[in-house]
Parts: sequence; C-alpha cells; structure tokens
Amino acid sequence: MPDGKVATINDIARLAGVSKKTVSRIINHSPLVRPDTRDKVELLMRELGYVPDPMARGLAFRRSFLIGMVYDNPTAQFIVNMQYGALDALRDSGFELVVHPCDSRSPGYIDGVRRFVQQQKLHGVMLVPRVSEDQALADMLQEIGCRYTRIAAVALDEPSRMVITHDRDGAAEAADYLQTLGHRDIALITGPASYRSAIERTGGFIDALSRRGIELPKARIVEAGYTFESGVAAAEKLLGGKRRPSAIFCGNDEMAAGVYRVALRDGISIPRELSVIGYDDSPLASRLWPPLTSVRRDTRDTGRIAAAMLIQSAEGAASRPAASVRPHLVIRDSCQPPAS
Amino acid sequence: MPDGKVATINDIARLAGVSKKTVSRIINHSPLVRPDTRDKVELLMRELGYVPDPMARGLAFRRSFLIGMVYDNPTAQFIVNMQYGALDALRDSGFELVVHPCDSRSPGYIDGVRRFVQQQKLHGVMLVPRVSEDQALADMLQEIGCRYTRIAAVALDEPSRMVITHDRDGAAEAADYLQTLGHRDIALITGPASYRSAIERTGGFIDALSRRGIELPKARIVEAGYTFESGVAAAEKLLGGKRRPSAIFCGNDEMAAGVYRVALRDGISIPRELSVIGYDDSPLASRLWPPLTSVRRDTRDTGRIAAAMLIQSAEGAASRPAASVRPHLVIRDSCQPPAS
DNA sequence: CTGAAAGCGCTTACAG
DNA sequence: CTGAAAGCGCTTACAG
Repeated sequence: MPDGKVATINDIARLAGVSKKTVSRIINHSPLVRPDTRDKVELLMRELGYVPDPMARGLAFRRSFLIGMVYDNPTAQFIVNMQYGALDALRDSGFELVVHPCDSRSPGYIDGVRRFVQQQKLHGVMLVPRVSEDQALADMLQEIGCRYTRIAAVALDEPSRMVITHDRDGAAEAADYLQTLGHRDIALITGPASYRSAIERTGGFIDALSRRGIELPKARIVEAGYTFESGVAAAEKLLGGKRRPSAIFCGNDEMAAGVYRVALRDGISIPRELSVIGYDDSPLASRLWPPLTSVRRDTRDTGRIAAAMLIQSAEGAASRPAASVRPHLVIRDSCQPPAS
Repeated sequence: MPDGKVATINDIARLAGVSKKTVSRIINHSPLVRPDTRDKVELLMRELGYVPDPMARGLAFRRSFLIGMVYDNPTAQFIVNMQYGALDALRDSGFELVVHPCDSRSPGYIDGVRRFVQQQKLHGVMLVPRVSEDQALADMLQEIGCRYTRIAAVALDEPSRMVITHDRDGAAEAADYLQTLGHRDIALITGPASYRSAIERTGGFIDALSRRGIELPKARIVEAGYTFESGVAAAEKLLGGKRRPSAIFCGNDEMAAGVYRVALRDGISIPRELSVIGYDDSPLASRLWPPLTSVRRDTRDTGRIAAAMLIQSAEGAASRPAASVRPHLVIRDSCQPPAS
C-alpha cells in the first residue's frame, strides 16, 4: 500500500478484480470459491501483507477474536504456565488472550465474569481451577451462550468442554511409590475439601494405599489450605506427636515446603527420617534441599489444549470426547526407604 | 431491553429523544452537552445497563480498547504481579489486558510485537523489563505511532513514558545495612551485565559501600544469570576459597536461594557464618530458612502505574514527569553481625 | 461459484 | 449545544 496506509478488504477486492464478498469468503475459508480465484487473491493478500481487521470482523460477527482466561488464585507459576500454553494454541490464529483474575469468594464475581464476557463479546473462555469447579459459573456462561472449557480433576461437564487432569492418578502414583519403598506409617496433608483437586488427590492416594493393604488412620490425615503456612501448621501436628510417620504426601508443593520448614527447624532429616512428596512439580520443588519428589502436571499443555478447543471449528465439536492430561511422578531426593 | 437483546446507541438515542451523536458525546465525556440532557441520557443508560460496544467504538476510532503487556521471561511471580497491577488500573475503564510474552533473543521478536500492536490496533503497550530496555523496540513503537510505557531501573526515554524502579537505591540500602551490621568482607553476585537492572543494582551496591569506606575487590564480584543454578555456581566460587566473605548480596532472590543451597550443603550456617540478602522479595524469600532479607519492589504498583499512564487522557501527558516506584529493604533473619 | 445491498454499533467531519 | 450524513472494515441475507 502507498505510504503508511494498511490494506483493507476493499483494496484487495479492487486490485484482484473480484467483489469484497469473494475476498470475505477466502478469509473465512469458504469452499465456495474457484481455486484459481482463491490463489490469485491469496497471493495478493500476502504481497500487501493484508490481515483482516479483527474489530471490523468482530463487529460484523457480533463476536470478538478474544479468548478469556478466568482464574481465581492459583500459584503464579501455574497461572503463567497456563497462559503460555493458551498462547501456544492461539499463536498465528488471529486470536488474542485476555486475562481475568477474580475472587471466587466475593459475591459479585459471577456477574463480573458475565460483564467481562458480554462487554467484550468474547469468543470463549477458559475456566481454570478452581473457578472451573463452580457450576454456577458454568451455568451462567451456558445461559448467555458463551462457549467455555473447564480444566478440572474429573469430568464436571459435557466431555467436549472438559480438559481432565486426572489428579487421582497422580496421587495414586505417589502412594504406590511410597509403598514400594517400604513405608507403612504414612501421612497425608490435603488441600481444602472444597477443592475438587484436593478431594481427588486425597481419594486417589488413600485408595491406592488401600489397594496395597495400607489403611490410613484418620489421625494421619490433616486438611490444610494449599499454602505454605498451612503446610507448616499441618506438619507441626503430624511431626509433633511421639510416633512420627515415616512419609508424608502433600497435596501441593507449597505445603511440602512447609513440611521441610518444620523438619529443618526440628532437626528431622529428609529423607533419612522422613520422606516427603509434593504435587505440582513447581520450581520450588528443585529449590528445596533435598530436591523434592513431586507429581508433575503439564500445565502448559493443559492450557494449550483448553484454548485450542475454544478456537477449533464448531463442527463436530459438541461430540468431541474430553481431553486428558496425565500427571506423573518426578522422583528426586526427598524419599528413601524408612529407617528400620 | 426486550428479550435477550442488548441496548445500542440507537436505542438510547431514540428513548432519550436525542440524536445518537449526542449520546456519543456523553459516552466520550464531551463538555458540549447540556447538563440536563446529559443527566437524562446517563440515567437511561444506567437503567438499560447500556455499555458501548468496544469493537464498534474501536472500529470507528481506528484503535482498540486493549492494552498489551510485552515481556520476555521474568519470574512467574513478577509477571503475575505486574498483570494484577495493570488490571487494577484498567478495572471499570472499559480497557482489557492482552498478554504478549516473547523471546527478546529471537531475531524476529520486534516484528512479532509490531504485528501484535498493528493487527489488534492496540491502544498502548506496557514494556516490562527486560524488553523495556530494548531501544530498538521502543523506536519501532514510536515509528508506528503506538503509545507505550517503559518500566526500568533508570530513565531510558521521555519522562512521560517511564516508570522508574530505582534499583540503585534498593541495592544501596542493602549495602548500608550490611555495613551497619559490621560486615567488611562483602561479596556480590550480580545478574547479567546485559540487564540494566543488574548494572544498577551492582553500581548502587558498590557505590554505597564505597561511600562508607569499603572497596569491593574484583574477586568478590561474580556475574551470574539471575537463575537459581547460576546462583549455585557463583556461591561455589565465593564460598569455596579459604577466606570466605561474611556477607553476600545477590541481584535477585533466585540467586540467593542458590547461595542457601550451597551453604546448607557445605555446612555453612546462615546467618551465623554468612549473611545473605536478596532482591525482589519474592515468595521464595519467606520459604527459605532462615527467611531471607530482601529488597522489595512493589511490582503490582508498578504495573498499575504503567497501565494507568497508558489510558490517561492524552492532554498534558507528554509533559508529565516520570513515575517512580521506590524499593525498600525487608529485614528478615538472614543477616547478623559477622562472627568476630 | 460470484456479487450488490444493507447492516454491525459506533465516530468523524461538517453544518447549524 | 445539537444533529444528519457518511464512513470505519468487515459479514449476512439474498439473488443469480
């Protein structure tokens, strides 16, 4: 284009000698265009560096080219990885990622998401734990006709909308590993029972131990808040008694760091006197000493899949099966067989 | 509005008995509206829950209501805090935040940002360290007429575009503190000299010590990469010799965690035998044991200011002085007077 | 397979 | 202080 001006659909149509409707068909990948017409126009678009204006398209479509990511308050690393993953899927798609953190305990938060979605006419939203677990949120989105994907430990919705992280399996792998090492007196620090991830990790861990003949007594299970501080408090409870467990599985790495803190302070050697496993495989896991064995979840991949589902053509999307991301145990140096 | 339909400017104009141009003037806060007309229309807008369509406005304005955040690869917590801050400023403004991580070492990254800005017709972009330090990026934005703000340790651009974090002062405060505690043999682990923040922190630390009569020998200064691993390597160099420094100041917390790792492994007690200070006051600082004394920077506030500058009315904006965010030392338990 | 007309919901430029 | 006309850059609905 001459001077700083950027090409529009009218320029392309005029220079190609076709109507703008034909150019529009090509932009939207309509099959109703003769191949040679398509080639001619596409060549011209490349030459002029033409890219359709998302606002003009959005206005006509009554829907923007924005994907929203809605989340409450997971760890920073989790959010960032999820964002990277979503951006992996959106790259060169013409879609952009708009972030929307919120406080799911505040009463007006669902209305806040509704305004966000409606005012921006979002193309779709990714629901990240734990807002992904809120059925009222999903119902609202359904009601206003906004497409969404939910990332959660189990299927909470139609398969085509789910990315399932199978936390149960990750926790079970941790249980199997501890049992294999020979641990029998094992403890568990769980996340809040209001989190589905906590329920699944807890259930998966307990069931897997049970399958291997180990029953976890109630006293060996402490509910905490997924935070470092709550991990410290839980560890004090578990390690303060006269008979200490030989291993602790924590619902996330933050709480495992709390266990480390107490162990270090009280002179309990990890892993010699106490084995510890976390969940998330966050950067923290390798900053701790000894490096923490932890269940890794591929958050970036999870985000990529959730975003990709949103921008895929709608055809057959409704019947698509749920997507899955599998956790797996990353073994480092925080576990060993119990002292005999 | 009847059924699910949402009100438009035409509905408001018709129901208020004015032209849509008058409604438009009210939306855009034009003073050229009679107060009673304004009141009448604004009441109606509230009643109908009318919000102007950002895509329609954007199309007419030839500029979207999106603010871009461009960053390379700082820590997750830094990115997330910056995002929270930006969203603080954008809340209820009608603007949304679009994130754009990139790799400043890849050759095409400036073109990538250009496409991002031009295709979305961004209203403005926030440049976060270290891409904020790249003059070629800023030049490109200037050339295409995109407004931007740069967050950096020192003024790199016109004041109206700068949020200055004064890293020099934060490092100086760390130096003063160590000197006051009585340390004389002090070491420094710096970030990469290609980062302005590293240069400023290093310079600020050295100069402040010098002002207090302590000269840092070359051997006590080790350049590292702002990463945990590089911090480990630097600490090994500094702590491996036969005369150890009594205190180490690290250019960020990640590297300080590396020092902790080496100290723990080699049986060097912090703070009894070695005092350590970090920079960032990240969550890691309080996860470490003993809790790390660190220079705090209010990243959320920084992000808030940088975003606010972008959406402020353009009037007088060009002559606005640079914004400043001040670091300060947060004292925890990782320092004490040197063993005599 | 292709196109002319109307419209998406706003603003600009002009007139009064 | 207010408004009618034209336009931003696309798509939809209809016609052929």
